[in-house]
Amino acid sequence: MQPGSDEQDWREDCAPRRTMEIFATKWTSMILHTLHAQHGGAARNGMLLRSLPGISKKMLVQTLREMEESGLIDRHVESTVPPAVEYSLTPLGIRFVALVELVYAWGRDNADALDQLQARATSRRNG
Amino acid sequence: MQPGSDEQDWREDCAPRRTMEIFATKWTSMILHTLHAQHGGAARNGMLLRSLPGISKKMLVQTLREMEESGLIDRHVESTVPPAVEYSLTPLGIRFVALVELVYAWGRDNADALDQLQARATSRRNG
DNA sequence: CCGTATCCCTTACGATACTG
DNA sequence: CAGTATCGTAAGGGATACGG
Repeated sequence: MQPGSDEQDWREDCAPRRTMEIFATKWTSMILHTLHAQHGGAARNGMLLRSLPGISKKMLVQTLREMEESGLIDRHVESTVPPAVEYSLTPLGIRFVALVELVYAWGRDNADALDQLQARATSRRNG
Repeated sequence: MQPGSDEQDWREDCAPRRTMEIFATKWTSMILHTLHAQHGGAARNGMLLRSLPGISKKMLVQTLREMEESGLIDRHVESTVPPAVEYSLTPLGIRFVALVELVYAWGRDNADALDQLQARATSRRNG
């Protein structure tokens, strides 16, 4: 057997793999980051919609529901007219968002390298 | 304007968003982790196939090509019979895999919380 | 051993229109 | 303001069989 990684590292349904899958849903990390950047870690539906260029209402709501199901966020409804709904980070969400911030920072710090590679790839494709 | 996050945080095609997309491709992180765990950070095609439960040949090759394109790995062909191909981490890949290891460790450390949530979600669905 | 080519299915995602 | 319902497309991913 080799040193380090063996077949057990990525058993299907293991915790690390499920963690990776959280990143796999397009908008989850961006929503978490946005919540985290707000005072108190909470935000309204409309605010999120405005903060995430390109997201559709459908995907926002759908992703929020999945995140609630995953235990990353809480949903609080104020029964006023018109209704006010607030989403906030759970303790698990707060722990997870630390990871998101690391990825965000990594991207910022490595922007130059990423841009160069993209430029090379583009020019390669266009001859 | 609010403190912290504003609309500019997730401009489409910004570096952090492209970084997130690397995680979004199902097998990329697992491949990187496996390479990283090998001595010298390099591995053969067949070895990867055996180390990643559930991956298909098609997805392995396809993902490896995309990773090469993204500058995360290098591909080295030894022209023997039968041919031997080795994949290894680039400098960028090495920097990125640090992030992968953090996510992996986070999943391991939070396995209990994730399991509990999954159990609750399952029982909720089954009544 | 390594890689390619099909076929096919499921899911993710987005646009739009409508309700309390 | 928040959420639902529908429809349509594109991408992701798996099974299998074949070729250097």
